[in-house]
Amino acid sequence: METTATTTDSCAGPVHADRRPDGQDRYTISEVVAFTGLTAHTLRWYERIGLMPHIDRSHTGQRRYSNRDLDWLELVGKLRLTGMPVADMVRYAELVREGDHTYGDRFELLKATREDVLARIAELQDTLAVLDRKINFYADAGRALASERS
Amino acid sequence: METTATTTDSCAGPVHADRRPDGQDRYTISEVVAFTGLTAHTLRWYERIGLMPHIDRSHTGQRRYSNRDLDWLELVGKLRLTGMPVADMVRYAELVREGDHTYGDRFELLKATREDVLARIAELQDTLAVLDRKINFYADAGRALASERS
DNA sequence: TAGGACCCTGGAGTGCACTCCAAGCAAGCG
DNA sequence: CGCTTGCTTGGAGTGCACTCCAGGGTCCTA
Repeated sequence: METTATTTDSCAGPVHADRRPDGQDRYTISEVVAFTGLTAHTLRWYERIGLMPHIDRSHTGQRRYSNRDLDWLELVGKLRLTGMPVADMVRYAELVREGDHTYGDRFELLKATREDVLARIAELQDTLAVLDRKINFYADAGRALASERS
Repeated sequence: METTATTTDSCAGPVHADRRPDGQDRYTISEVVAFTGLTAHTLRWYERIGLMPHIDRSHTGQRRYSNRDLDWLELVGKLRLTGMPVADMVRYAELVREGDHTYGDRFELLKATREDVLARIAELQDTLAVLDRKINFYADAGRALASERS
Protein backbone atom coordinates (compact mmCIF):
# COMPACT_ATOMS: atom_id res chain seq x y z
CA MET A 1 0.00 0.00 0.00
CA GLU A 2 1.11 3.50 -0.72
CA THR A 3 1.03 6.09 2.00
CA THR A 4 -0.58 9.26 0.71
CA ALA A 5 -0.45 12.21 3.08
CA THR A 6 -0.05 10.08 6.19
CA THR A 7 1.55 12.37 8.74
CA THR A 8 -0.58 15.26 9.91
CA ASP A 9 0.54 18.09 7.67
CA SER A 10 -1.11 20.54 10.01
CA CYS A 11 0.34 23.60 8.32
CA ALA A 12 1.21 23.25 4.65
CA GLY A 13 3.99 25.82 4.70
CA PRO A 14 7.29 25.35 2.83
CA VAL A 15 9.02 23.50 5.64
CA HIS A 16 12.16 22.60 3.67
CA ALA A 17 13.98 22.14 6.95
CA ASP A 18 16.33 19.28 6.19
CA ARG A 19 17.49 19.65 2.66
CA ARG A 20 20.81 17.94 2.19
CA PRO A 21 23.72 19.90 0.71
CA ASP A 22 24.36 19.65 -3.03
CA GLY A 23 26.26 16.47 -3.80
CA GLN A 24 24.27 14.33 -1.35
CA ASP A 25 20.91 15.51 -2.65
CA ARG A 26 19.26 12.26 -3.69
CA TYR A 27 15.78 12.24 -2.18
CA THR A 28 13.32 9.38 -2.47
CA ILE A 29 9.84 10.10 -3.71
CA SER A 30 8.40 9.90 -0.21
CA GLU A 31 10.85 12.50 1.02
CA VAL A 32 9.71 14.79 -1.76
CA VAL A 33 6.12 14.11 -0.74
CA ALA A 34 7.03 15.30 2.74
CA PHE A 35 8.67 18.44 1.36
CA THR A 36 6.08 19.49 -1.16
CA GLY A 37 2.77 18.22 0.14
CA LEU A 38 2.10 16.68 -3.25
CA THR A 39 1.27 12.99 -3.45
CA ALA A 40 3.64 10.46 -4.99
CA HIS A 41 0.98 9.88 -7.65
CA THR A 42 1.08 13.52 -8.59
CA LEU A 43 4.88 13.63 -8.68
CA ARG A 44 4.97 10.70 -11.10
CA TRP A 45 2.17 12.23 -13.12
CA TYR A 46 4.05 15.55 -13.39
CA GLU A 47 6.98 13.62 -14.80
CA ARG A 48 4.83 11.72 -17.32
CA ILE A 49 3.27 14.86 -18.72
CA GLY A 50 6.63 16.62 -19.05
CA LEU A 51 6.19 19.07 -16.19
CA MET A 52 9.37 17.68 -14.60
CA PRO A 53 12.69 16.92 -16.24
CA HIS A 54 13.61 13.25 -16.29
CA ILE A 55 14.40 12.44 -12.70
CA ASP A 56 17.60 10.64 -11.84
CA ARG A 57 17.25 6.97 -10.85
CA SER A 58 18.93 4.66 -8.36
CA HIS A 59 20.64 1.50 -9.67
CA THR A 60 17.33 -0.33 -9.17
CA GLY A 61 15.27 2.23 -11.05
CA GLN A 62 13.84 4.20 -8.14
CA ARG A 63 13.56 7.97 -8.45
CA ARG A 64 16.16 10.13 -6.76
CA TYR A 65 15.25 13.80 -6.70
CA SER A 66 17.89 16.55 -6.49
CA ASN A 67 17.82 19.98 -4.83
CA ARG A 68 17.35 21.39 -8.29
CA ASP A 69 14.21 19.26 -8.71
CA LEU A 70 12.93 20.54 -5.38
CA ASP A 71 13.49 24.12 -6.51
CA TRP A 72 11.56 23.42 -9.67
CA LEU A 73 8.71 21.90 -7.69
CA GLU A 74 8.63 24.97 -5.50
CA LEU A 75 8.21 27.18 -8.55
CA VAL A 76 5.55 24.88 -9.95
CA GLY A 77 3.74 25.08 -6.63
CA LYS A 78 3.72 28.86 -6.81
CA LEU A 79 2.56 28.94 -10.39
CA ARG A 80 -0.12 26.38 -9.64
CA LEU A 81 -1.78 28.56 -7.05
CA THR A 82 -1.94 31.47 -9.45
CA GLY A 83 -4.37 29.29 -11.38
CA MET A 84 -1.99 28.79 -14.29
CA PRO A 85 -3.11 25.69 -16.22
CA VAL A 86 -0.75 22.74 -16.07
CA ALA A 87 -0.44 22.84 -19.85
CA ASP A 88 1.11 26.31 -19.66
CA MET A 89 3.56 25.16 -17.03
CA VAL A 90 4.51 22.27 -19.29
CA ARG A 91 5.12 24.82 -22.04
CA TYR A 92 7.48 26.69 -19.72
CA ALA A 93 9.24 23.44 -18.80
CA GLU A 94 9.74 22.74 -22.49
CA LEU A 95 11.31 26.15 -22.98
CA VAL A 96 13.72 25.44 -20.14
CA ARG A 97 14.64 22.08 -21.68
CA GLU A 98 15.21 23.66 -25.07
CA GLY A 99 18.11 25.72 -23.75
CA ASP A 100 19.33 29.28 -23.47
CA HIS A 101 17.95 30.49 -26.77
CA THR A 102 14.43 30.48 -25.27
CA TYR A 103 15.22 33.17 -22.68
CA GLY A 104 13.12 35.68 -24.59
CA ASP A 105 10.06 33.43 -24.68
CA ARG A 106 10.40 32.61 -21.02
CA PHE A 107 10.65 36.28 -20.20
CA GLU A 108 7.44 36.99 -22.08
CA LEU A 109 5.64 34.10 -20.47
CA LEU A 110 6.65 35.20 -16.99
CA LYS A 111 5.64 38.79 -17.67
CA ALA A 112 2.22 37.66 -18.90
CA THR A 113 1.85 35.52 -15.79
CA ARG A 114 2.82 38.45 -13.64
CA GLU A 115 0.03 40.52 -15.17
CA ASP A 116 -2.43 37.70 -14.51
CA VAL A 117 -1.37 37.56 -10.89
CA LEU A 118 -1.78 41.30 -10.47
CA ALA A 119 -5.23 41.11 -12.01
CA ARG A 120 -6.21 38.25 -9.71
CA ILE A 121 -5.00 40.14 -6.66
CA ALA A 122 -7.12 43.11 -7.71
CA GLU A 123 -10.15 40.86 -8.17
CA LEU A 124 -9.63 39.37 -4.75
CA GLN A 125 -9.35 42.76 -3.11
CA ASP A 126 -12.56 43.74 -4.81
CA THR A 127 -14.18 40.61 -3.45
CA LEU A 128 -12.81 41.36 -0.03
CA ALA A 129 -14.61 44.69 -0.06
CA VAL A 130 -17.91 43.01 -0.93
CA LEU A 131 -17.35 40.43 1.77
CA ASP A 132 -16.59 43.09 4.35
CA ARG A 133 -19.77 44.96 3.52
CA LYS A 134 -21.79 41.80 4.01
CA ILE A 135 -19.96 40.87 7.18
CA ASN A 136 -20.71 44.27 8.64
CA PHE A 137 -24.33 43.89 7.67
CA TYR A 138 -24.62 40.57 9.48
CA ALA A 139 -22.71 41.88 12.48
CA ASP A 140 -25.21 44.76 12.78
CA ALA A 141 -28.13 42.41 12.25
CA GLY A 142 -26.75 40.16 14.99
CA ARG A 143 -26.52 43.09 17.42
CA ALA A 144 -30.04 44.18 16.50
CA LEU A 145 -31.39 40.69 17.21
CA ALA A 146 -29.51 40.57 20.51
CA SER A 147 -30.94 43.88 21.68
CA GLU A 148 -34.38 42.78 20.53
CA ARG A 149 -34.16 39.71 22.74
CA SER A 150 -33.17 41.75 25.79
CA MET B 1 -29.81 26.93 -31.80
CA GLU B 2 -28.64 28.55 -28.63
CA THR B 3 -26.29 31.49 -28.83
CA THR B 4 -23.54 31.11 -26.26
CA ALA B 5 -21.22 34.10 -25.93
CA THR B 6 -21.92 35.45 -29.41
CA THR B 7 -21.13 39.13 -29.17
CA THR B 8 -17.49 40.04 -28.60
CA ASP B 9 -17.29 40.45 -24.84
CA SER B 10 -13.95 42.19 -25.23
CA CYS B 11 -13.73 43.29 -21.61
CA ALA B 12 -15.55 41.14 -19.05
CA GLY B 13 -16.14 43.94 -16.59
CA PRO B 14 -19.42 44.38 -14.66
CA VAL B 15 -21.13 46.46 -17.33
CA HIS B 16 -24.55 46.54 -15.68
CA ALA B 17 -25.35 49.65 -17.68
CA ASP B 18 -29.03 49.21 -18.44
CA ARG B 19 -30.65 47.62 -15.47
CA ARG B 20 -34.29 48.45 -15.39
CA PRO B 21 -35.79 50.01 -12.25
CA ASP B 22 -37.43 47.69 -9.71
CA GLY B 23 -40.95 46.84 -10.81
CA GLN B 24 -40.02 46.42 -14.47
CA ASP B 25 -37.10 44.12 -13.73
CA ARG B 26 -38.03 41.00 -15.68
CA TYR B 27 -34.95 40.01 -17.70
CA THR B 28 -34.79 37.10 -20.13
CA ILE B 29 -32.04 34.58 -19.75
CA SER B 30 -30.12 36.05 -22.67
CA GLU B 31 -30.13 39.48 -21.06
CA VAL B 32 -28.68 37.91 -17.93
CA VAL B 33 -26.06 36.21 -20.10
CA ALA B 34 -25.10 39.64 -21.41
CA PHE B 35 -24.90 41.07 -17.88
CA THR B 36 -22.98 38.30 -16.19
CA GLY B 37 -20.84 36.70 -18.88
CA LEU B 38 -22.15 33.30 -17.79
CA THR B 39 -23.72 31.04 -20.39
CA ALA B 40 -27.44 30.25 -20.40
CA HIS B 41 -26.46 26.63 -19.74
CA THR B 42 -24.65 27.67 -16.59
CA LEU B 43 -27.52 29.85 -15.39
CA ARG B 44 -29.96 26.95 -15.72
CA TRP B 45 -27.46 24.63 -14.08
CA TYR B 46 -27.02 27.02 -11.12
CA GLU B 47 -30.77 26.89 -10.65
CA ARG B 48 -30.90 23.11 -10.82
CA ILE B 49 -28.25 22.62 -8.15
CA GLY B 50 -29.88 25.14 -5.83
CA LEU B 51 -27.35 27.93 -6.22
CA MET B 52 -30.16 30.24 -7.35
CA PRO B 53 -33.60 30.71 -5.81
CA HIS B 54 -36.45 29.56 -8.00
CA ILE B 55 -36.55 32.11 -10.77
CA ASP B 56 -39.83 33.74 -11.67
CA ARG B 57 -41.41 32.54 -14.92
CA SER B 58 -43.41 34.18 -17.68
CA HIS B 59 -46.93 32.86 -18.40
CA THR B 60 -45.35 30.44 -20.90
CA GLY B 61 -42.73 29.18 -18.52
CA GLN B 62 -39.72 31.20 -19.60
CA ARG B 63 -37.39 32.52 -16.95
CA ARG B 64 -37.68 36.17 -15.91
CA TYR B 65 -34.82 37.32 -13.72
CA SER B 66 -35.17 40.22 -11.26
CA ASN B 67 -32.68 42.84 -10.09
CA ARG B 68 -32.41 40.83 -6.90
CA ASP B 69 -31.38 37.78 -8.94
CA LEU B 70 -28.75 39.87 -10.70
CA ASP B 71 -27.38 41.03 -7.36
CA TRP B 72 -27.14 37.45 -6.22
CA LEU B 73 -25.32 36.44 -9.38
CA GLU B 74 -22.87 39.25 -8.83
CA LEU B 75 -22.09 37.93 -5.37
CA VAL B 76 -21.78 34.41 -6.73
CA GLY B 77 -19.37 35.69 -9.36
CA LYS B 78 -17.19 37.25 -6.69
CA LEU B 79 -17.22 34.17 -4.52
CA ARG B 80 -16.47 31.99 -7.52
CA LEU B 81 -13.24 33.75 -8.26
CA THR B 82 -12.07 33.33 -4.70
CA GLY B 83 -11.97 29.63 -5.52
CA MET B 84 -14.88 28.80 -3.23
CA PRO B 85 -16.38 25.47 -4.30
CA VAL B 86 -19.86 25.62 -5.75
CA ALA B 87 -21.07 23.27 -3.02
CA ASP B 88 -20.17 25.87 -0.37
CA MET B 89 -22.01 28.55 -2.28
CA VAL B 90 -25.02 26.27 -2.40
CA ARG B 91 -24.73 25.92 1.36
CA TYR B 92 -24.83 29.69 1.70
CA ALA B 93 -27.81 29.89 -0.63
CA GLU B 94 -29.61 27.36 1.54
CA LEU B 95 -28.96 29.46 4.62
CA VAL B 96 -30.45 32.47 2.87
CA ARG B 97 -33.53 30.45 1.91
CA GLU B 98 -33.96 29.19 5.45
CA GLY B 99 -34.61 32.67 6.74
CA ASP B 100 -33.41 35.19 9.29
CA HIS B 101 -32.52 32.68 11.97
CA THR B 102 -29.44 31.66 9.98
CA TYR B 103 -27.78 35.07 10.25
CA GLY B 104 -25.20 33.70 12.65
CA ASP B 105 -24.22 30.85 10.35
CA ARG B 106 -23.97 33.17 7.40
CA PHE B 107 -21.79 35.51 9.39
CA GLU B 108 -19.42 32.68 10.28
CA LEU B 109 -19.30 31.43 6.71
CA LEU B 110 -18.49 34.86 5.37
CA LYS B 111 -15.81 35.41 7.97
CA ALA B 112 -14.17 32.11 7.10
CA THR B 113 -14.30 33.03 3.43
CA ARG B 114 -12.74 36.37 4.22
CA GLU B 115 -9.83 34.62 5.90
CA ASP B 116 -9.41 32.39 2.85
CA VAL B 117 -9.33 35.40 0.58
CA LEU B 118 -6.72 37.12 2.72
CA ALA B 119 -4.60 33.98 2.69
CA ARG B 120 -4.90 33.68 -1.07
CA ILE B 121 -3.88 37.30 -1.55
CA ALA B 122 -0.83 36.68 0.61
CA GLU B 123 0.05 33.60 -1.43
CA LEU B 124 -0.27 35.54 -4.64
CA GLN B 125 1.93 38.34 -3.37
CA ASP B 126 4.50 35.76 -2.42
CA THR B 127 4.27 34.32 -5.92
CA LEU B 128 4.60 37.77 -7.36
CA ALA B 129 7.92 38.18 -5.56
CA VAL B 130 9.22 34.91 -7.02
CA LEU B 131 8.03 35.92 -10.45
CA ASP B 132 9.71 39.30 -10.21
CA ARG B 133 13.00 37.72 -9.22
CA LYS B 134 12.83 35.44 -12.26
CA ILE B 135 11.76 38.24 -14.56
CA ASN B 136 14.72 40.32 -13.43
CA PHE B 137 17.00 37.38 -14.02
CA TYR B 138 15.78 36.94 -17.58
CA ALA B 139 15.91 40.68 -18.23
CA ASP B 140 19.56 40.71 -17.14
CA ALA B 141 20.29 37.60 -19.17
CA GLY B 142 18.69 39.24 -22.19
CA ARG B 143 20.88 42.32 -21.80
CA ALA B 144 23.96 40.13 -21.37
CA LEU B 145 23.17 38.26 -24.58
CA ALA B 146 22.58 41.54 -26.41
CA SER B 147 25.89 43.00 -25.33
CA GLU B 148 27.59 39.70 -26.21
CA ARG B 149 26.27 39.95 -29.75
CA SER B 150 27.47 43.53 -30.20
C1' DT C 1 -48.86 32.94 -41.29
C1' DA C 2 -44.30 32.02 -42.11
C1' DG C 3 -39.63 32.34 -40.76
C1' DG C 4 -36.09 33.01 -37.70
C1' DA C 5 -34.51 33.89 -33.18
C1' DC C 6 -35.20 32.63 -28.70
C1' DC C 7 -36.31 29.47 -24.84
C1' DC C 8 -37.54 24.88 -22.47
C1' DT C 9 -36.18 20.02 -20.43
C1' DG C 10 -33.46 15.82 -18.72
C1' DG C 11 -29.65 13.61 -19.43
C1' DA C 12 -25.28 12.76 -21.52
C1' DG C 13 -20.59 14.47 -22.57
C1' DT C 14 -16.19 17.24 -21.80
C1' DG C 15 -11.77 18.88 -19.91
C1' DC C 16 -8.90 19.41 -16.20
C1' DA C 17 -6.11 17.83 -12.52
C1' DC C 18 -5.42 14.62 -10.23
C1' DT C 19 -6.17 9.79 -7.87
C1' DC C 20 -6.20 5.09 -7.61
C1' DC C 21 -5.46 0.16 -8.89
C1' DA C 22 -3.24 -4.27 -9.75
C1' DA C 23 0.66 -6.73 -10.14
C1' DG C 24 5.19 -6.99 -9.30
C1' DC C 25 10.24 -5.84 -7.88
C1' DA C 26 13.56 -4.46 -4.12
C1' DA C 27 15.59 -3.34 0.47
C1' DG C 28 16.00 -4.00 5.36
C1' DC C 29 15.13 -6.76 9.47
C1' DG C 30 14.51 -10.73 12.96
C1' DC D 1 13.76 -17.19 4.70
C1' DG D 2 9.76 -14.68 5.21
C1' DC D 3 7.66 -10.29 6.30
C1' DT D 4 6.84 -5.56 5.91
C1' DT D 5 7.41 -1.38 3.75
C1' DG D 6 8.40 1.26 -0.19
C1' DC D 7 8.88 1.87 -5.06
C1' DT D 8 7.75 0.66 -10.06
C1' DT D 9 4.45 0.71 -14.27
C1' DG D 10 0.34 1.67 -17.60
C1' DG D 11 -4.05 2.42 -17.60
C1' DA D 12 -8.47 3.18 -15.56
C1' DG D 13 -11.38 5.97 -12.38
C1' DT D 14 -12.93 10.31 -9.83
C1' DG D 15 -14.81 14.89 -8.80
C1' DC D 16 -15.66 19.31 -10.20
C1' DA D 17 -17.72 22.74 -13.01
C1' DC D 18 -19.51 23.23 -16.55
C1' DT D 19 -21.11 22.27 -21.66
C1' DC D 20 -23.80 20.35 -25.01
C1' DC D 21 -27.59 17.74 -27.30
C1' DA D 22 -32.13 16.34 -29.10
C1' DG D 23 -36.47 17.44 -29.63
C1' DG D 24 -39.69 20.47 -28.88
C1' DG D 25 -42.44 25.04 -27.63
C1' DT D 26 -42.71 30.44 -27.93
C1' DC D 27 -42.17 35.24 -29.49
C1' DC D 28 -41.75 38.81 -32.88
C1' DT D 29 -41.61 40.94 -37.19
C1' DA D 30 -42.87 41.26 -42.28
